[in-house]
Amino acid sequence: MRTRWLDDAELDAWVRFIAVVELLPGVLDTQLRRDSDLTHFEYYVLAMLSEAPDRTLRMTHLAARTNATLARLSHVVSRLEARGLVRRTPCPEDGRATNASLTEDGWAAVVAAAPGHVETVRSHVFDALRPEQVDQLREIATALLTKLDPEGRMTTPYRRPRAGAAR
Amino acid sequence: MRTRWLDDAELDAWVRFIAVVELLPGVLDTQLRRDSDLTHFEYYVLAMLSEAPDRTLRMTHLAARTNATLARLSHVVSRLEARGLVRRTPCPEDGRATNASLTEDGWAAVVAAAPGHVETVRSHVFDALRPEQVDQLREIATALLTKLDPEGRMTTPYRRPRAGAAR
DNA sequence: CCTATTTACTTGTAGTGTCAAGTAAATGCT
DNA sequence: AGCATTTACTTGACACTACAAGTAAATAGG
Repeated sequence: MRTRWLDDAELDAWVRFIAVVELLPGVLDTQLRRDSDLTHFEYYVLAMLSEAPDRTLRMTHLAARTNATLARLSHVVSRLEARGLVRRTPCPEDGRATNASLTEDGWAAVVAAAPGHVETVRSHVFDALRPEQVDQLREIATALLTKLDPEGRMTTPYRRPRAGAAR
Repeated sequence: MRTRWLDDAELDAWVRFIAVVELLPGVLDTQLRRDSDLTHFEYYVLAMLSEAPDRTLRMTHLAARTNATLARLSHVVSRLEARGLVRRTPCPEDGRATNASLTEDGWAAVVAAAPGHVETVRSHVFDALRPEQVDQLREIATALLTKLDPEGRMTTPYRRPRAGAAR
C-alpha cells in the first residue's frame, strides 16, 4: 500500500505541534520541581486524588485519569507514599485492587502547588490563545483522543473540583 | 497577586490537551520501536539530518531543530554513532563545534522507517481532523511556541525535503 | 596581547519511565 | 466444585533524560 505522505499544510502543522509536545512537559516540570519539588505527573496524580470522593481512587482508575500505565503509576505512588503524600490501602470490595488516598500532607502539597502551576499554564498556554482558539483546541484534542485513547479511558465527563488539576 | 484560575472552557481544553501530550509520544515511540528499532526522538534526529545540506548539521543547530538540549542530543548522537547511523566530525570553521552527519546506513534507516511512521501520524492525528482543524492546529501551535520557545530556536521557515520528518 | 567570559559541546550521576515477568485474587467455563 | 483465564496490581532490570560539572576553543575587554 502506497504511503499517504503529508501535504505542506499538514507537515507544517505537524512540525510545530511536535515541538509543542516536546517543549511543554519540560516547562511544566521545571516550574513545579523548582517551586514545589514535584514533577508534573506527580502533581497531576495528587490533583486527581484531591478531586475524588474521599480523596481516594483505585490504582486502575487513577491510572486512567492520569493517562498512565499501571506500572508507571505504581512506581510514582510508591515514591509519593515514601514522602507521606499518599497512602495505599487494600480495597475491601476487591482483594486484587489497591486504593490510593491523599494524606493531609498530600492535600497541603497540592493546595500549595496549584497557584504557581496554574499561573504557568495560563502564561505559557492560555495567554497565547484567543477564546475561540481555546474551543478549537478542545475540539482538536477531543478528536485526537478518539484515536490515541480509543477506549476513552480518561474521557470521563468533567466535574468541577474544589481544588486540583488547574481549578 | 491573586491566582487567575482557569474557567470551565479552559479547564476542559487543558485536561484533554494534557492527555494528548501524554499519550502521543507513547504511540509514536511504540510504532517506531517495534518496526524500526528507533525512538521517535532518534527518528527525528535522523530525519532532520536527512533534510540538511550534505546531510550534516552542527550539534547546536540539530538540537534547535529537534527541540532538545545539547546534553540530550549528545547522548543520543553517541548511541546513533555506535550503531553506525550517524558520524561525528570536528567542525573546520569552529574548533569548539561538532558536525553530525548521516551515514549511508542512517539514510537507509530513515527511508525505511518513514512510511510506517507517516502512516501512524496520519492514522492517529490527521485522519481525525478536518482540513480547517489542521490550520487551526498550526496556528495554535505557532502561538504556543512564542511562549514555550521565545527564542524561536526551532521556528526555522520550513523547506520541503526529499525525505524526512514526515515527508 | 593577555585575561575574563561566553559558547559549544561532553560526560557522569541520579531520577524516571518502560518492558517483562511475577503474584494473587476474581471471574468464567464445564 | 475445579481449572483456566483475566484482572489488578507490584517489582526488577534496563533505557533514557535532566542536571551539574568539566573541557576546550572562540570572543570581548582593557
